[in-house]
Amino acid sequence: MYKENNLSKNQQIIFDLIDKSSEPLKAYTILFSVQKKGIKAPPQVYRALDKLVETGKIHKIESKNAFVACRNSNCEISKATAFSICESCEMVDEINDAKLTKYLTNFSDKKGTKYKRFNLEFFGLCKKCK
Amino acid sequence: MYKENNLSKNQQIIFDLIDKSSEPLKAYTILFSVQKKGIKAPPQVYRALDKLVETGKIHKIESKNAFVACRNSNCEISKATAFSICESCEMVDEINDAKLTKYLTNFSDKKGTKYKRFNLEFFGLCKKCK
DNA sequence: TACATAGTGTTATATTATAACAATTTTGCA
DNA sequence: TGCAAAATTGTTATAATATAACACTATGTA
Repeated sequence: MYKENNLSKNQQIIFDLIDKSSEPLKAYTILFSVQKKGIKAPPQVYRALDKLVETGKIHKIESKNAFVACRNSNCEISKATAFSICESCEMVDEINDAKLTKYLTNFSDKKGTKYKRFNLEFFGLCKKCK
Repeated sequence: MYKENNLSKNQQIIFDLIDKSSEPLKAYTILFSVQKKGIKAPPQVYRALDKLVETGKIHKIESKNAFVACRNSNCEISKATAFSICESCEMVDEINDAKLTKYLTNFSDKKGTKYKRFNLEFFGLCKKCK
């Protein structure tokens, strides 16, 4: 059953929910939503979320402790993520900007260190809220 | 008492602790450390942390739920923050790079939207751990 | 002085996340 | 095929992070 799409049952249920959502979902919101499907306890949710993050199917918005589906085939298993977050309506969009990704992927600090992964969160007002 | 340095008693105690620390401190670590100074309950800690973040004296490392003192006079009340985080020893450094700040401050997305604030976290291995 | 604003102390509770253990399912490969 | 390793699941309990709500005190400013 797993092989067809490489997601397990719980992972698929939780991914579908996040993927259909227009806004970031929190772990306990997910838990309440999937209880009717037999996922009853936090560890079941967190384990699926961990795996989905690990495989790049979803991202965690750290400043909100919430999860969004990946909309960006270029972010290569979550190594290079950027989001815009509306401070008014809380909407989150994944930013897919090749230049930005390149700039940050190649960034090296004053000691010459490069980093293999980054997460960038922009805050402001979305079009609607402006 | 407040006027001299514009931090209140609890704010000063908690700022001093974070400022002296070589690593990010978590709220409950702070709480345990300052109980001998009379700060006994979580809201006292969180209120001081909120204020210190708001005024740019400290920053929250979102991926770690921990706090560091600001080492960068240029980050203008936390509007533009960047950190490097070692995945091995957990060390965090604030990045102060004028070019990077300029690049991200001026960044506009595909819809032409600019953002008034950002937070960037780089992950990798620090010099010691490499 | 007197008023508004900011800060404090306190109890209780909400929210987010993991530990630990037993069982089952899937997968790779001998 | 069939067996062991790896991944996933189910479950209970609890740890860790954060806020609500309320009464009170200190500070700054007109």
